[in-house]
Amino acid sequence: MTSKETEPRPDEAAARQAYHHGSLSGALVEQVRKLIERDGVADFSIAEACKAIGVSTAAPYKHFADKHDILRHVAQTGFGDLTGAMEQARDGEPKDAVRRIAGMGKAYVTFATGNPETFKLMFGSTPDLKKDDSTRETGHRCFDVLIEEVATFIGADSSAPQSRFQSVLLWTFVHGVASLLIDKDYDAARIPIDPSVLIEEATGRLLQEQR
Amino acid sequence: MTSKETEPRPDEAAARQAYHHGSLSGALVEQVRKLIERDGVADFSIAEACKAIGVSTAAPYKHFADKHDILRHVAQTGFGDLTGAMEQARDGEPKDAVRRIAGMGKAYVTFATGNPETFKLMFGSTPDLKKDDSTRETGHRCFDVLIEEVATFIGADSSAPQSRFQSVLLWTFVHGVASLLIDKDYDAARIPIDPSVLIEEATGRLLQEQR
DNA sequence: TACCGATGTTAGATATGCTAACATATGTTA
DNA sequence: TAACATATGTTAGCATATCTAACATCGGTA
Repeated sequence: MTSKETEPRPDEAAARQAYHHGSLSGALVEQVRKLIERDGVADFSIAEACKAIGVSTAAPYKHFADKHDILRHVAQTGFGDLTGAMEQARDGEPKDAVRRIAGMGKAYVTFATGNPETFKLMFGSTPDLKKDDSTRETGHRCFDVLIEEVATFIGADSSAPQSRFQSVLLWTFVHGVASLLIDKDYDAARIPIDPSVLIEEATGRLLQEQR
Repeated sequence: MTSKETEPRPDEAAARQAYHHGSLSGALVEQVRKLIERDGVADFSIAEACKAIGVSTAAPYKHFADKHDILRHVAQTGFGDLTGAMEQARDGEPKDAVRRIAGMGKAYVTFATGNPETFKLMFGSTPDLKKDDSTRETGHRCFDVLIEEVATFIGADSSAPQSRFQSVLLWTFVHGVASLLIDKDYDAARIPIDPSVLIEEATGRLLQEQR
């Protein structure tokens, strides 16, 4: 019990790691997210995540109900990261609403290409993460960041249907860019794709009302 | 050559089923597609597909290399169906190019909502179906159907970058609609979503050149 | 007819999700 | 300090999955 072969850290931490991990649930979610990015949601295994962390394959079930429950927590951390990235992008742009909106779109796509499998997990429907209230609310908050900016642009209230419809148009396009990019489907177009150009062009056209 | 090995008559099929299934590879792809729609790509098992068809769990490996190989064939049949649906929708509209384009977009979304898991498999990146040349080409052909119509609308050649860029804008939006619909993500908007309205509105705005 | 390749079968190796029973560490309370 | 309760680990094991190996059978062809 005096030996600590893992790391010459504070004695208490090392002593805890002799038997208790200390913060397994957080470490597991983090490790699973890494494995998902490497193997995809369909092919990763929590057994391998356990091996990497150094606990038995039964340990996770003291913290999570099942595999889907772990994925649910991975998705939730993802939504937190995405919302943060969008807010940061918005605040980094000048006070021009159109540029702010386009900037948030780019941040959305950057997150998607940087965390493709997590992104697909977050917005996918299997396993059904939407049943979890807190996960769903975290997702809604993400959309609200866009609505606010759109509302100030068209001079309407955030809760006005007009604001929401306009936001849906923009979100839909940006989500399409993200999806087709991370799945490498733009190959079919056989022209080089610059996401920024795409977003700026579409933002300009979609914010125009036709009649 | 006079015989019909593709589809044996009922009595012949029954006789063959004593030992040989007759057309296991086709039946397996069909059954797997059903199970994928029920359970999702991540959770289905080919073992269950075997049970439903009535063969041992080892039988598929006389026809396919592995699980991913089966999924590759499922995706290919999906691309065939999608291309057919788009062509049919195009031919069902009057000769107005804008309406034809919007019609193809609606067919795209209808296919997605009708075969959500197959759709996700087709456009997803895990397992990597794009490495298979014939599957990739089948996907490209699907995009070409759109390009042709867009090219006639803007009066350019199908191979012109302008035609392709314009098509990418439209495809991106429609793909976004399909993805967000089948994953039930429009809940975040908290307004009722009519895909047709979305597509018609966006098609109109995106086909407009701004400057 | 006799062979041979295509297409099945059974048995089994390995991996995974998850449960049950048990062990250890930590914190509270007498 | 001693003892208990709870949280969090462990090992053992069950059920099921993918895929391989060795063997069996069918159907076509020399």
